[in-house]
Amino acid sequence: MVVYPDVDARLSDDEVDRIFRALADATRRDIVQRTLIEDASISDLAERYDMSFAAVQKHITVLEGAGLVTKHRSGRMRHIRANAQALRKAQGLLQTYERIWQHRLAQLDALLAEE
Amino acid sequence: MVVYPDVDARLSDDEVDRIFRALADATRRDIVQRTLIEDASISDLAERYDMSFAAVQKHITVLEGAGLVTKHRSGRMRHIRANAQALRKAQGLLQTYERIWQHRLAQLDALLAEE
DNA sequence: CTAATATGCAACTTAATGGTTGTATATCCG
DNA sequence: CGGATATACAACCATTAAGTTGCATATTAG
Repeated sequence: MVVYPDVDARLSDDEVDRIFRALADATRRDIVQRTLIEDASISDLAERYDMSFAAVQKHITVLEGAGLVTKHRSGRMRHIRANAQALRKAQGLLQTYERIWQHRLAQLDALLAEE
Repeated sequence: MVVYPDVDARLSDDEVDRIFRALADATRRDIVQRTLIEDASISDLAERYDMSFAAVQKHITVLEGAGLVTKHRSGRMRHIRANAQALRKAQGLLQTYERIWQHRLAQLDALLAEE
């Protein structure tokens, strides 16, 4: 298993808020998924969704604010690319919760074994 | 590694929206964490946060709507308990993203190896 | 140069969120 | 029974979110 050090180190509440908030929208999740596979321009993305160009731009701004994507200039275009690191931060938090849960189960088991 | 079958099977956009939305608030994440460790009544939880009882009630309603916690009646009290299954759904999605990312990296490696 | 393309951004509307207070109801204790 | 406790829920308010249109700017193509 590959270990990513410090995946959830010094994560502020605001930062986590922004990451989960950004992921709480199907269009934005789709943008993340597509740009994980391959970079895309804003126009590329805007074509795919049933909303205005400006609306897609706003979604990208939200994702960028959460660190989930980055923009790279290339002439008059901006290439959007997902940032796996930010995704790992969210995953790291959920794994922490999972561990807490497993710990609770282990304690319950221990309690039952005592009796 | 323990495998949870169907962790992200038939997850509707709305369901995922609600899970991530619910996690996008520090108070709600704290409620999840506390009730993963141990059940708590609404009053127990309300004591801990600097907001009204009703506000905490609302946060719990949001978590319940996302399936992240369940309520269990006990006399005049309601015990709140986190539901690890819903957390795993979110984790499953993020793992899917991670796999997409790894696949992209593998393809880039392959491309470089060819040259 | 000019037209077309790609993006940025402001102003506006509508709906959802997160908080409040107030009131009602149910349960427990003495 | 009657008071205290635990919860539910409605109404309201302020802020943010998500969409729109319209206009400005930068770059590329011919």
